[in-house]
Amino acid sequence: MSITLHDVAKLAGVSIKTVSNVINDYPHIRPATRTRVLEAIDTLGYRPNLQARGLRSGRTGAISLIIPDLRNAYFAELADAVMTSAHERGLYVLIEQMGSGDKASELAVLLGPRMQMVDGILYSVLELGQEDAHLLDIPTPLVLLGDRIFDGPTDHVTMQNAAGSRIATEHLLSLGRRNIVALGAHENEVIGSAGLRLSGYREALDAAGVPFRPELVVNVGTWHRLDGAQAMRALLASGVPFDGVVAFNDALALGAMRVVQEAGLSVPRDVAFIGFDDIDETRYSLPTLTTIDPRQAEIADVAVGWLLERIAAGPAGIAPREHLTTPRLVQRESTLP
Amino acid sequence: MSITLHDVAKLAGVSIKTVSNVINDYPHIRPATRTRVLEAIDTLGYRPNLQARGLRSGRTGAISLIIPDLRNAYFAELADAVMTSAHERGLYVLIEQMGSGDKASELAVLLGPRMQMVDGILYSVLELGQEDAHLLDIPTPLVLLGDRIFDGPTDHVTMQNAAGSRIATEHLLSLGRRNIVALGAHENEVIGSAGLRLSGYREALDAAGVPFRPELVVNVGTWHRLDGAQAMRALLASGVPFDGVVAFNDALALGAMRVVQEAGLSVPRDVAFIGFDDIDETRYSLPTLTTIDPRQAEIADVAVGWLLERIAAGPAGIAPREHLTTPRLVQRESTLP
DNA sequence: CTGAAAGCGCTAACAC
DNA sequence: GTGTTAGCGCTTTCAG
Repeated sequence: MSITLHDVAKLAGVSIKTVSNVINDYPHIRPATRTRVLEAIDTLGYRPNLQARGLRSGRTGAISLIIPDLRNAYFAELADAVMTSAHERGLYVLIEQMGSGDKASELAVLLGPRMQMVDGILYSVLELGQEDAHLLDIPTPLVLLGDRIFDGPTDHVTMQNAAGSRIATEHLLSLGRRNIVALGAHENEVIGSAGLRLSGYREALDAAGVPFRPELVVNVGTWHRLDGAQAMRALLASGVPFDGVVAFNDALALGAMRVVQEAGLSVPRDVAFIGFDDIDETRYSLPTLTTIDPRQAEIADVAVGWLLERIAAGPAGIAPREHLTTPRLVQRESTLP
Repeated sequence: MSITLHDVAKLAGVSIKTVSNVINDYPHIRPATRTRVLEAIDTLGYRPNLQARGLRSGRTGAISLIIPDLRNAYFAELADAVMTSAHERGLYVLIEQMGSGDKASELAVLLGPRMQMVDGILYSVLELGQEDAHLLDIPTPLVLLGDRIFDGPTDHVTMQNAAGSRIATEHLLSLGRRNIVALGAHENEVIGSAGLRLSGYREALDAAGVPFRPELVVNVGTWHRLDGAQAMRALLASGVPFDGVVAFNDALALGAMRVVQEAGLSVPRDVAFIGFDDIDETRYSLPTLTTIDPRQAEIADVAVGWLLERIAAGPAGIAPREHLTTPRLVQRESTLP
């Protein structure tokens, strides 16, 4: 059996309460006592039992991060950013993947028994939409990430999507490109990354007086490299001419960029490319990929901070807040003049 | 406050023990009672408190996966594979990143209080070496991944590294390449992925009667895209001629391949490339990257299975075992004849 | 400033 | 088949 408070107390010649006080940095302890306890802890190699602590105090010191899929570099990097930010604040992070399932299984993850083991949840919404916002009115402190739910019952942290997409499109326009593909649209979507990014694309075209042409909008359900590659093959086969691509994430851009070059076209000469997310891979692709930096570290930092505030606030709660980061253009080779 | 066993018991008109029995699938329960209890659970929305269960039973239903870094695609994919395998067996996975720290902090993670919250640990060794094997003789069930420690005090699951590297090198030799770079070596390393892969490279050269030339061995400390790119720039600047590259992981290969092409060389015509790991990105790079598939799913599956056996065995323990997967060549464009 | 007692929600023994 | 009891290791309340 492992060492308990009692063992430490016995060795230090105090009660378990005093040991507990020392561990929890209770201020009013005589220095001599504290030293004695600390020494006892050290010699015994005592480690608090987190389960017992959690059971008694109701707090676990852990938060949960619910994301679609770790194989997606954006989310792996987000997980790392959240962990870094949480560790700085003394919190542990449990990562939960929901896969690309349906709404029901996504909710099951959110409400599952594991969520009892955490003080709060960071939830990157995938399947749920605005109409499901009321389902998120749960007792556990919750902060939303992603772009599916706005004006929900709790805090929300994401990037200014439309602005990002507008910057991206304007960048291609500034290079003189006029036949710009929007890659990654979701039909009829208004809210959600795809919908918001498409609207930013349109804004930029409108502002530049370039007519919007539906045949340049390419719908793609999921946003993996494979999807980008397949969509680009179809587009090339269709014969629609284009000289620029705004892809709604980097993976799509990378998949599509490969296919374009495979077809003998030159990037950026024949087709300029820009993505979203600024994943590490974009610094090493051939050519390197211009992209929109969503400020992931800032997102992670604000989200963790707000979640902590919600945890501290308790049942009293906090009125929903929204933080939108300002995206930044990262120019690389795929849009060289 | 949340719903407890007592609430369920009261509603179902039974004792809490009976409810507990139903939840834990205790066999001898009258079907009528079981139904009644199940209904009560359902109407109340009861969820067992995992902390209390863990405290009482000593088991948590979770295992921990300790990896260097989620930003590394190999480990992100490994984490996913382990989670999948663990979930199938009803286990939850806590991911712990150790970063690229020193031995001390790596050990701190391994022995830290969080490790109390899990029934067992899957540990992908990074800094520790053979000489530290005795430190791993800890009470918590442990299974080792990676190539730093062999013949340790517990189970070990990895790939046949030397064989994989030999296959890779033989593949380049079979294309007629004779000036093959080994990219990613660690000076003086014998055990460890780098050491083992270098020895497989030498074996292949020896078997083919091709002389080993030290100037073709490129040392690289860490194995990210950036490292591969930098090393390749230096190699090109050095003027040493080469027509093939065996990179010790895919990230190195991708970084280096980009630089080679940037320099105006053609892949695979001028330089053929092969990597290790078979990460998803290798299917979409330009050109797609030939690589060695380490059988990650098998590694994850065996590791989780063995860990479960160790957990089940309890203090009695199990004699250390070793499972080495058989790597597989995945040929893609970077080594087309 | 420190101690004693209670109990968080659950499961493991052992009654019945 | 089902109920009773005890206690996992800790924090909380309340005395002193």
